[in-house]
Amino acid sequence: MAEVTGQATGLSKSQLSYQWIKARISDSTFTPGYRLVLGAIGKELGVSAVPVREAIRRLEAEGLVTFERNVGAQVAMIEETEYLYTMQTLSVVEGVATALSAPFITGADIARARTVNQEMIAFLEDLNPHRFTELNLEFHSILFENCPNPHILDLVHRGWNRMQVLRDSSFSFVPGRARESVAEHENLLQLIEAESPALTLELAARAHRTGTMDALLAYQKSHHPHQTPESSPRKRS
Amino acid sequence: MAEVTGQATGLSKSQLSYQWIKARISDSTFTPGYRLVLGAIGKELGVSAVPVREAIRRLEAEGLVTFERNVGAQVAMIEETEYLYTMQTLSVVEGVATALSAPFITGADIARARTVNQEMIAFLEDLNPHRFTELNLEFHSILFENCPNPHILDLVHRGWNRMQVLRDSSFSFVPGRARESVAEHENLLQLIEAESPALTLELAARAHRTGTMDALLAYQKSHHPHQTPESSPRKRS
DNA sequence: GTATTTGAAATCATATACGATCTCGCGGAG
DNA sequence: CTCCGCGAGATCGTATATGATTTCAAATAC
Repeated sequence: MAEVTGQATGLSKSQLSYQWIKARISDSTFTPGYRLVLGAIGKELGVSAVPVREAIRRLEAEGLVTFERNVGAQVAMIEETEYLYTMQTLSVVEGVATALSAPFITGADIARARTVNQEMIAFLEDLNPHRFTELNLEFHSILFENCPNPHILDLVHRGWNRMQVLRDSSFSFVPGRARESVAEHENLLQLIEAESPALTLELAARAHRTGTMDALLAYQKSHHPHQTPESSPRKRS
Repeated sequence: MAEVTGQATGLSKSQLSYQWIKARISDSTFTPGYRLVLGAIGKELGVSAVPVREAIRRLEAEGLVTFERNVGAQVAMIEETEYLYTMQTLSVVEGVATALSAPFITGADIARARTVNQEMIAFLEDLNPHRFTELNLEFHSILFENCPNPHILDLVHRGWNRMQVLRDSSFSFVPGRARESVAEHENLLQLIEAESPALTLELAARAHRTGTMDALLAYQKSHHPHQTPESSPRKRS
């Protein structure tokens, strides 16, 4: 019997909802403050509200969405302190991830990473922030993909997801930081090649993130003193 | 109108289920491998399966429960590698948490912590593992409660929760480790009092956890070479 | 004109119902 | 005796329905 019962994808509807919403947040269709209405999303996806609710709860656990009882969910609005917390945590886990991965990184990996970094350098004069950020992610992914501790890798990914919510604040917008960043990348590669002590590498990687954070904070402070995004109101008939 | 509609507690049913299950895991009513059946738990709590499901999903996200589609949930069985991952992550976040908290720790905090540690020392001769573990938690809680970064504090708590699932492997069972541990505690307190550099403190705190991990692993390896807990079967009529 | 009340719409929260899927024991074939 | 297929029961997954709660704006009082 080749009768497909409607579960051909093998993907549960809650999983589907989860990925759909996450994608919308990633590509900025749903910007911070956007109200996520269970029924509306369910209708759009052709599922009921229950699986959508579950998906939103998962996104809440990951810090991408805030959820208030009897009120609803909205894409997380990360204000400055929250941003600082995330970046600080990220600096720590990225540092450890880099140090733990190092012994497993091959010469080929280094070469790949260096190629990516070269491409970033090529962008320095004529900056394409979106592509630059993408390359930056790719660079660090190469460094991390060998991390032997999946929990730490997971924490890194969670941090990145949260960062993605505010991708417009991407560091590549901060003048001068991009140039510093690629230099630090090369430094990291050399430390790995030299088989530097784990702690040296960890602190270098941590400082790399911390430097980005400080630069971004200083920049934001001087340009957008007090930006409070409006929360979208409830729809009325 | 003093008509209470049945929501007097202000606790949603999914939240209630979450806390109830978590408590059962903590006090070892539900041991690793225990099957969590949505309907059965719901009936016991007087709620339907939907909120129970949501609660279980949250516990899954925290790593306390595993959930398989169309099969069900059971309390996570943490085998050695998984245990190592958790401990390693915990050592990192506890290290950072300690270092970040230090500047905010008062003399009174130190005194409290030292009292707790004294009580632990008193237990050294006549070891009560359960109480010892409790005191250990209290000691570190005092050190962490001033942590300015709630994300990192949250990671510490998650790690502790996971450790609690396998509390029988508590470090206080490892001969000699308890004595080492309280000595390290005193050392940490002195580092804080001396206002040591953040990195010094961080690494000391990290080593404290790492030492526990290593001792426990060595001990387990020599005593329980291959312990595979049985998964409880589905109930039949 | 401003503050307060009030009611209807929107939305969340969960119980119930039902279909889908997995598990496990039983019985027959080899 | 062992292996395989099958079917009943258990359980999950989600649609639907309904109650509870919040929000918003218009109407009212001052």
